[in-house]
Amino acid sequence: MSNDSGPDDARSAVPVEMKRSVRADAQRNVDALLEAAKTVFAAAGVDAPVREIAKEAGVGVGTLYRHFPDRAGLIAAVFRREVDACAKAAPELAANRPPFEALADWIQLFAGFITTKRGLASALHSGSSAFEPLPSYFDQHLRPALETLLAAARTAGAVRTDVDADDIIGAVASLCMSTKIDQPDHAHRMVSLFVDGLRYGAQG
Amino acid sequence: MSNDSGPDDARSAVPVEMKRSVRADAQRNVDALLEAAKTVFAAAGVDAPVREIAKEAGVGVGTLYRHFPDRAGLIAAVFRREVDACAKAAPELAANRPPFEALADWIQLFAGFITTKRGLASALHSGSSAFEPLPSYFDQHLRPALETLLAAARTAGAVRTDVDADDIIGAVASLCMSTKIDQPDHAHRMVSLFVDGLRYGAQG
DNA sequence: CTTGTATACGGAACAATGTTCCGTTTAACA
DNA sequence: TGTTAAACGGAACATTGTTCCGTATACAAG
Repeated sequence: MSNDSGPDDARSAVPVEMKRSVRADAQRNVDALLEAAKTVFAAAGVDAPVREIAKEAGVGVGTLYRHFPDRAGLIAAVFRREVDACAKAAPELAANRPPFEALADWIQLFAGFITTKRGLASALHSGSSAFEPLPSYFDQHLRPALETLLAAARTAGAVRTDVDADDIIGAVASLCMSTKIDQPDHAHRMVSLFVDGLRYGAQG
Repeated sequence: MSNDSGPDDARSAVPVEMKRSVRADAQRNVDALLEAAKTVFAAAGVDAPVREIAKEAGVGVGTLYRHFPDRAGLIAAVFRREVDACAKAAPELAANRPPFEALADWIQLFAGFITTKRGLASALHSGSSAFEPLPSYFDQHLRPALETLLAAARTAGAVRTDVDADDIIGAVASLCMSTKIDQPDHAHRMVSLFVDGLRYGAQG
C-alpha cells in the first residue's frame, strides 16, 4: 500500500473545526479549484483539460489531485456544489418574492446551472463510478426545493395542477441540453416559454 | 494546402472498376480495417484505441489514417456499413419467411447491431462533425426497410396497428443501450418480449 | 520569535492515446 | 523487367490524465 494521503474530507458533513485544523492554504486552494472548474466548465465544457483548471485556479496539478481523486471526482464535486447553491436559493426566493415569480426565477436559475454543464450528459453515461451517486444527489436536493416552490405557487392558484416537479426538472434539462448551444439565450427563451405554459390553465 | 492524399473514396456509390484501378492491397486493407473495427467495437466499445484496431486488422496506424480521416470517421464508416447490411437483409427476409417471422428476425438483427455499439450514444453527442450525418443516414436506410416488413406483417394481420416503425426503432434502441451490458442476452430477451407485445391485439 | 514537523505545494515525469510524417515497399502497367 | 505512383508501417509528435517526490510553509509548542 503506497497510499499515504488519499483525497481528504474537502466537504465533510461536519465542517466545524475538528481535531487538527485544515491548513488555511489548503482550504483556499480547494475553493479556488472549485471556482476555477466551474468557470472553465462553463466556457469549455466538462471535457476541459485538468491542467487548464489548475492554471485558472493558480495552482499546480499536484494540488488538484491532492484534493480530488481524479477528474471525474472534481466534476462531481463542482456539480454537488452548484446543486447545493441552487437548492439553497429556493427558500430565499420563497421568502422574498411572490409565489409564481419565486418559482419562475428558480427555474431559470436551474436552467442556467444545466446550461453551463456542456458535456455532462455524456459524462454521466461514461460509466465512471464517480458519477453514479450524482443522479440521486440531484433528486434528493433539487426536487424537494422545487416541490416547495411549486406547492406554494399552486396554493396561490398561480400554476396549473397537472405538472409535477419531475416534469419540470426533466423538461428544463432537456431544453437546456439540446444541441443548440451556439445561441446561449436560446435555452433561456425556450425555458421562459415553458414557464409561461405553467400558468396556462391555472385557476384565475 | 499541404493536403496531398485526403481520405479517399473507400465506399463510393459506384464501386465497380473506375478509370485507374484501386490497388488491390489498399482495398483489402480497407475491408480488413472495417471488419477489425466492427470486432473491436463489439468487444471493447467505440472508445477502443485506434492502435488496437490497426493491430487486429494487421496493418499500421498510418494505413488506417490513409483511408479514414480520423477515429470518428472510422466509427461512422463502420456504422454506415452495418446499417447497409441491416437494411439489405430486410428484402431477403421478406422473400423467405412468413411476414411476422421476417419482422421479428429483422428486429433481432437490428438489436444485435445496436448492442455491439457500446458507447455510440455518447459519441453521437460528442459534437464531432463526423457524426452529424449519421442519424439521418439511420433514418433514410433503416426506417424504410422496417416499414416494408411492418406493412407486410400488418397486411397479414399478424401485428397490432397502433405501433409504427419509429416506435419500434426507438424502443429497441433504448432497450439495447440500457446499462445492463454485462448480460449479453439480456437485451435480446427484452427485445423478444417487446416483439411478442407487437402480436398482442392483432386481428385474429 | 524561533524552531520542528506534519502538511501541502508545484511541476517534472510517466503512461495512454490521437494524429502526422517520411523513408521504404510494392502493385500495376508498359 | 523496369519505372513509378500509390500505399505501407511505425517512429515521432502532441495532448491529456495521473503519479511522484523534493521543496516550501502553516501551525503550534517552547
